[in-house]
Formats: sequence, C-alpha cells, structure tokens
Amino acid sequence: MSVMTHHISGNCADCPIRHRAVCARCEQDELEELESIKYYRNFEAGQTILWSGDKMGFVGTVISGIASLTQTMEDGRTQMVGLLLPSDFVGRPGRDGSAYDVTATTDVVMCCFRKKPFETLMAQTPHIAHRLLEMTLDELDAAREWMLVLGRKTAREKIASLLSIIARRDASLSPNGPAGPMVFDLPLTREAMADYLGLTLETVSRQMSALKKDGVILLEGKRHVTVPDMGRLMEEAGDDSDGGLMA
Amino acid sequence: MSVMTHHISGNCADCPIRHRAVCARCEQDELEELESIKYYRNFEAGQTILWSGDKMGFVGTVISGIASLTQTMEDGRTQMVGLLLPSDFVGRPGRDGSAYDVTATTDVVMCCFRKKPFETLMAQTPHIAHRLLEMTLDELDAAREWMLVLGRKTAREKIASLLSIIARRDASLSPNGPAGPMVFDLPLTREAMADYLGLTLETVSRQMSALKKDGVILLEGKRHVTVPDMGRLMEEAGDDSDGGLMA
DNA sequence: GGCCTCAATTGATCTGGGTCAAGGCATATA
DNA sequence: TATATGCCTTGACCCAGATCAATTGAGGCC
Repeated sequence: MSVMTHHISGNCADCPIRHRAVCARCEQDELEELESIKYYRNFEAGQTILWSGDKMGFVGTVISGIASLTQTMEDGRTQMVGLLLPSDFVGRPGRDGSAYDVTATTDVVMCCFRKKPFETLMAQTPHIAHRLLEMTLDELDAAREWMLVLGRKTAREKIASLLSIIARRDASLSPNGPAGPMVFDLPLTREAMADYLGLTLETVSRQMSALKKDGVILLEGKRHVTVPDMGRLMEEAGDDSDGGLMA
Repeated sequence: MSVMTHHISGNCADCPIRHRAVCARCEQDELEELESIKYYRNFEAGQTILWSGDKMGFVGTVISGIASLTQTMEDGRTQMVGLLLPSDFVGRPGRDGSAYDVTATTDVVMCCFRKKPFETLMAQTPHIAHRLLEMTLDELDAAREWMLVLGRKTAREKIASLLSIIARRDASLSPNGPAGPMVFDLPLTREAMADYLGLTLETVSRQMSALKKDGVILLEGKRHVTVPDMGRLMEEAGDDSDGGLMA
C-alpha cells in the first residue's frame, strides 16, 4: 500500500456522508453500493492498524481519533510520514502491501470497505477514480511541503510549522473566528511530535518552552495550546505563504 | 500544480512510445488523440520551466535531461522535493497553479500536451486517469521514503541513499548485470545534491571523499562514479529493504 | 601560453541539536 | 499514605554538520 489522506470538506460525523464525500458527484446507486460493502473497525490508542509489508484487505476513512503513518529503520530510528485525522482516507487501491506502519495515536474508529469490491466499484465509476486522484495529488503536495520542513527548517521553525498546521486544521475551534486567538489541544505526545519533525523529544520540549517564554503560544497543562497571534506563529514557522501537510 | 514523476518502463527514446506508456491499455484512437495535441519544448540548463505560483497550461513528460522540483523560503533556503528524469511526467491535471519551481538541471526536452485537451481526453478515457493515479501513488511513496532520509539519516547515509537511488535507476548502465559493479555519471552538481539531501555542498563534498576513501565508491573526475558493491552501498544507506525516490 | 569562470575540495572553527542524566508532576494501584 | 508509571521538563556536555575561508582543477576563450 501506501496511504492517502485528505480532509474532505463537509460533515464528517457519520459514515454515509463520507461516502458522498469520497465521490461528491456519484449517483445514489453508487452510494448504495458503497453502503453494502462497508463495515466499522475500532482500534485502541497505541494499537497498530497495519504493519508495513502486510497485505491489506481494506481501504477506509478515519471517523474519529488520530492515526499516523511511520517508517522505521532497523536500528529503531523512526520518522512519521503522515498524520491521519478524521475524514482522512487510508488505503491504496491497486496495491497489496502497506509501505508504512499505520498506528492509532489515540483511540480510532474507521469505516472500511473491503478492497476488492471497492476496486471493482472504482473501475466502474470514473468519478471515484478522479476523486482519489485529486486526494492523492493533495497528499503529494503536503508530503513535499513537509520535505522542506524536514530538510531546511530549524527546530523552532519545525515546531511552529507543526503548531500552525494543527491550528489551521482546527480552525473551527477558534472562539473568535480565524482572526482571533486559536485554541486547541495537541493530539500528539512530545515523542510523536519529535517523530514527525525529525527531532528528539527533548528538543521538542525545549522549543515548546521557548515559544511559551517568548509569548508565541500559551500553554495550559502540557497539551492545551492558545495561539494569541496566528500571524506571529506563521512568521516563526518561516512560512508566509503556506500549505498544510494535512491538506 | 503539483508535479508527478514516474519511471515508465520501456523505450523512452521517442515521444509516441511514451504516449503508449502513459496509458498502456488505451486504444489506438486515444494515441491518435494524444498525438494531435502534443508539441515539443526545449529548455537550457539552469532555465526555469515553471515558477511556483504560475498557472500552467500544459502537462508533459521529460524526454531527455534532468529537471528538478524545488521549494524556496524567503531567506533563500531551498529544498529539492523531486527529480524528473527522462520519461517522468510533469503536471497536475485538474489544478491551475504550480506549487514548486520546476527547473532544468541539464538541458531538457519535454513532450507537452495542452492541459485542457488532455484533461478532456482524460475524462473520456478512464484508463488514463487510473494510470495517473498509479503514478501519483508511486510518487507519494517516494516522497514519504525521502522524508525518512531527510528526517533521520546522517549525512553519510543521505549521500549513500542518493547514490543508491541513482544507481538503481540507471541499472541498465551496469556492464555486468545488476550483481556486478554499477557505473554511472552523476547528473547533479554538489550543490544540487545538497539541496536534495538537506545538507550544505561542503558536507556533500566531504562525505563523497569519505565514501571514496573507504572504497564504497570510486570516483573518476568529479562526476563519474563506480560502485563496486551495491550491497555495501545500501548498507551505508542504512537501508536494506528499499524503495526508490524515483520509483 | 595566460586568464577567466565555475565546480569542487579541504581546512579551521563554531553551534544547534543530540545525548545522557536527574527530577517533576500527574493519574493509577494498593 | 505510599508507590508505581507515563509523560514531560530541565541541565550539562558533546559532536555532526554548518559556516567561513582559502585553494585546486578543469574547461573555454583570446
């Protein structure tokens, strides 16, 4: 496999709506078809959804919780290569194996489709293929955006980039609109942040403290973040024009 | 835009063959259609093919030469996010703008299709969309593979990873089959290598010298490389199981 | 030959972030 | 109340790779 993620606009609280989102233009018939091959799966925090190299028998979307895609070297070094948030798509039509470990970072509920029928359906309905192509292109943009972060940014800029992406993704949580302060809870441990950013957890912790001391963010407890000024945060990220990994 | 690259198997010396490669299963009619909207463009080494943010009016494949996708920060730091080798596809059906600078690293010849007609054709022929989806998924895998390189590997491992990818891509150039020594010319300056690997050109140079001193590679001049033992090189890359950026 | 220019090498020094190690602070278990 | 466990913070030190700088070498051109 390889995994695709994409934030589909619209209501993501229930699965059938997501079917519509997967293919906004497809007819009721196709939705029915999708309905008939869907099923739900639950995963606990820390549980591995899919091992790298496994053949995977399903594709699906994350309904709730956070999952992550990680690659690991023999000596244990790991790099997170993608974050899956609710409404993101998992799976690779046309491929058997997974290229990464897919792990539930929090408790996760997924809505799955058996792979074979899904592929059959996709072959019959061009709109689904087009939608998947679009999603994959967005994923590719996001991955490449992240290559700049990993290759060229300082630790402080990396942290600011991650916070800014999460904040943007959770724009709905802003109490006073996108211009006002942003408030959100970090869905990741310091270690997970480090794996995403190509840093150590100690450096993540230090830079979080530094951003706090400098008033770029406010921290309540370890996870609850307030960003008084998004513009300032994005400056810190070294990134005016912007594109988010989570598309 | 965003750009997709993929090494299509088969003869890449002439353009019509590549049309067939874009859609191996499409009928003659479709090839004819593609023929009628194609045209060639030449670019000199160093020339920018497409600026980030530009609307792009074409898609196409690289016929000869090397092009690269780069992202640049305001202060000048740059990261290469993709390499386009002959037979690789450029363009993003369905999107207008480019997200990256596309630059000719050497002299480049491209076979282009005007974007609109290509999209129309794609909408009519599902096989093309499927092929593009596959290519994009490969690109995504490659980009994520590279995230591990950028985030977690040492300078020496990064260099070895790059050499091993180029060597594998040029497997045909091995005089004694894939098991024998590999010989190839580096298509990149030290600086371009550095931009790809998230290093400085000095570090690239030092690590090349080190790999040479340790017998991992032989250097004739600055660009002509012999790899006596590919297994050794891949060990140095910290990468037994393997996936190539250039898919 | 002499003189550019551009790519690459090599040396000397500095520093951001890694590494190792010691707590702190919750929530959980007894 | 004690005790463990998971997550996080902070400090002290070190080193891989960045930075600054000098030099070499291979064409190309007059």
